[in-house]
Amino acid sequence: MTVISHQSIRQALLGRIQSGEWALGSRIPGETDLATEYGCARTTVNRALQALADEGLVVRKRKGGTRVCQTPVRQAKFEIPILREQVETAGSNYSHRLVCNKLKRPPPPVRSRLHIPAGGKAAHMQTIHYADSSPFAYEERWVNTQAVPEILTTPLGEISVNEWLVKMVPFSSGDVVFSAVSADEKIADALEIEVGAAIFVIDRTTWLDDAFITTMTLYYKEGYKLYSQL
Amino acid sequence: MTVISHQSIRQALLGRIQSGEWALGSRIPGETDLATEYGCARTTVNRALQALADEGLVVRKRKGGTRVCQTPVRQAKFEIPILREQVETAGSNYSHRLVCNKLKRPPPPVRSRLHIPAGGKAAHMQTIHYADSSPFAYEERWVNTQAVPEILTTPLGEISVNEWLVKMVPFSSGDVVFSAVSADEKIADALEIEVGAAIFVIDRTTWLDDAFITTMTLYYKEGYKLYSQL
DNA sequence: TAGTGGTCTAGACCACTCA
DNA sequence: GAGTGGTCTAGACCACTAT
Repeated sequence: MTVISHQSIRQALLGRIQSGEWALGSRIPGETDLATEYGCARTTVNRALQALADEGLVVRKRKGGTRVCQTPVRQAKFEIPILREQVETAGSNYSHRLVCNKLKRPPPPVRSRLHIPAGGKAAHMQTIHYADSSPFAYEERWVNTQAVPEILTTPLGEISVNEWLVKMVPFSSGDVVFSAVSADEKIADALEIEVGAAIFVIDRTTWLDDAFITTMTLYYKEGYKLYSQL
Repeated sequence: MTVISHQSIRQALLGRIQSGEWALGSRIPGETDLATEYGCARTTVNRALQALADEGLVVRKRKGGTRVCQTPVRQAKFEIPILREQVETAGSNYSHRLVCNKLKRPPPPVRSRLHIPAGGKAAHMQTIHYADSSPFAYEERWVNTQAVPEILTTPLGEISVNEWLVKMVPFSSGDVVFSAVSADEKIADALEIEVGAAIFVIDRTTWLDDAFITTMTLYYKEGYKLYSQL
């Protein structure tokens, strides 16, 4: 007896799509028909189809039926790297050094991103992250002290800003921007590399509900690569 | 009367996690209890919890119960950019130019990635993608002609390799690597920029089932940024 | 307006895994 | 061994939308 599960049905449907039995953009049978065909409850077919829809392989519309997606949306996922883990899984010792920690007026682009009123201040930190004793990444961060006043009284020598924020503000959302820049003197200094080296940059802004928490720019040592999967 | 749905329950549970009512790592009530509490079927609670598990906010184990995730996995998703769409949504005209299209022996790293036997050949293409009349990205690609022999008889002047592959090999998987490099002479030439500029690079290998299809390196014009969300 | 997916229920059995 | 999540079923009603 064949096992009938939503996973096996998903697989079967996927096969019929990949084989071309159901062409791109064409309408596939309704849930009821498929349930009869596979000898299972409609709910089970529904789950399988929902999974395919989540993956962007089919589009479903009430009354319109289910169609194979014209241009399969290719989504890649990746985990936001946590520096300490990144370094330690590579077999090195992680450490960090807080270079600067001042309360001052952020430049306009930062101010608007954190929704800080004109003339307001924010905490500015610069941190160098080390793998063993060589610089691995350089972090420049602004924290909205109105949203996270506790940051002012935390001894940031012991725990990195990075980790503190993850611990204290665990469930937040945000956006991420990747880019490449040439190392200017400040970055080159911090990472102990030459000016002009191509640097991989992650720019990240984080907020909790409507409160803007922090914006950070992370400059990785040259040669860094970020892996992901389709 | 309150609407009871798996979405509303998901939201309610999320709130209890975010508010700290359920601490990080702590065990939360079982499905049956929550079903009683919210006055719905266990199935409904199950769906809500599965959603939270998919998002990486809770971890579920049989007999072990459901626990709030210690280190909320921060996953970012992004859509793999399709060059034509990228350019056209920016309001520019897309075009491309196939600079090179030869069958030759790939260098060892490419050979091993595509699983091509020693001494075997593969199709090598170089394409420049334009936004209006200025270069936008430079693409270097190797295609495994054993897996996709049709590529040899396709007029690649009309349709870009990029699009052809998406159309012909729609349902494949792959991996993606992001990095930054300094433009060498070849890249600088193609993108009409200066040698040494910091270039954002996407490296992508694609396969269908067990057949390795293609590996591609895409060099974006300096200043390019890739946006994503948490 | 009729057809299709979206979702809830109540009950059942199974599979895993912790103690 | 027992408790918890994983999943299937059969039936029902609802919501959207293409025609």
